[in-house]
Amino acid sequence: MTSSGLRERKKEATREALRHAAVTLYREHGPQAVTVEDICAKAGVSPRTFFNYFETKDEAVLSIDVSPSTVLRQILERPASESPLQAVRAVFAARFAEVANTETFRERTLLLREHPDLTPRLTFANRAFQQAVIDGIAQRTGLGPGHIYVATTAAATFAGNRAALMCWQPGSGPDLVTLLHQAMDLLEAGLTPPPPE
Amino acid sequence: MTSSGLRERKKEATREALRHAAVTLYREHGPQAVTVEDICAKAGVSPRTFFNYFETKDEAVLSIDVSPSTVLRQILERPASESPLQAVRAVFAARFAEVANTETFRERTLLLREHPDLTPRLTFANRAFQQAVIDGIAQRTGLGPGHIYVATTAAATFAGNRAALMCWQPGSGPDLVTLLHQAMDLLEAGLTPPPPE
DNA sequence: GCGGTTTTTGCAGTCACTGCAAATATGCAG
DNA sequence: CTGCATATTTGCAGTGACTGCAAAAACCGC
Repeated sequence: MTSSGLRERKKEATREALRHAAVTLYREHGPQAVTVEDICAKAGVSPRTFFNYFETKDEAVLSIDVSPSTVLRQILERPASESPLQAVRAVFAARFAEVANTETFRERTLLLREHPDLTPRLTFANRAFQQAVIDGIAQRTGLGPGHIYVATTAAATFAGNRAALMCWQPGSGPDLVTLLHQAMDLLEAGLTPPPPE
Repeated sequence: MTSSGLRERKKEATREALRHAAVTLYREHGPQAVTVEDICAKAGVSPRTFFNYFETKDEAVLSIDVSPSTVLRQILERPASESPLQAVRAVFAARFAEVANTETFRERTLLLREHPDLTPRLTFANRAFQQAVIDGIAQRTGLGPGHIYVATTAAATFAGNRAALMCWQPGSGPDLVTLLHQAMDLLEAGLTPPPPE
């Protein structure tokens, strides 16, 4: 099924090696100072091969390994009683719970904090994923993907997602899923300001 | 001041010529197909000169000319009775009202719709602006810029902003300021789904 | 017109990224 | 085990964004 043997496994191994090498080097020297050649040297493949796996240098570091169609399906599978925001929240929370403790994900989050310039490139690397969320909300509501409600809600869920990521400090403070729920609670409450102390 | 005459005027002229050439060519052939050399040929300057004016090819098309400190001040000047979301909404609305009818802004919006890939680069080009909003919200609430409320609210206002832009169709349908208010109303209402027809 | 300053330009170089075709590795049928 | 079909890796050559540097040209005040 997933792996008809050696070929698939090897491919996944190289992909992971490239990811790991890229994240490590990015954190060590900063995104500017790392070349594709460096990454490949560390991962033990030819530079040309890098671009068989990723479209962009950044993608190795920033892309999430989730197929858009899976995300779409997960959103549609949530109970119809949930609002779009609640449905997406549940999907995001499940995803965060899965990856929050993985080494790569924690490293990536630290990298984003150290180099905020990467944030826009993160949203670019995950544009297919974001489109899936838009489609999911559109289908749940029966509205077109160009409707203001769909656009606003989708963008707001990304906002909550990013906010949780930016506030997260792996190792100390609230865990990532908690932060995501806090952010989503704020969105559901219309972003009412918190009481002053 | 803006004085010393010719030199300053000429500089502003080339900057504008480059901007105009870039936007025109982007719309005509698509971002991919336009080279810096093309833009410079049309603007009548050497390719090297382009990078004296802009750091990136895209910047000529996407950058907005608004100082972060102005935005911060405008946010802080809103009445204290307003929630952060309301204050930022007012500032954005004023800005949109100013530029919605300018040729360049309309062209740029159409470009963004035709080539959504540009969106992340837009947020990159305006990252200083976004930081100003974060600081403004932090100062209005007295919370640190790393607080989850600040992060979520700031990101949500960008979400509303982007949603309005993406839904806007210059020339037909609701105008940009109206769309912005619709998006912000949705955020204030906690993104409650609209009644099914 | 004449120095001092700013702006433009050419040049050489680095690096991300692409298409193409040869080399290599894998899967499988016989 | 062997040879064939297919998938993957690699080298190579090329495009184009972007940078630093130093010479040339334009501008400014005198």
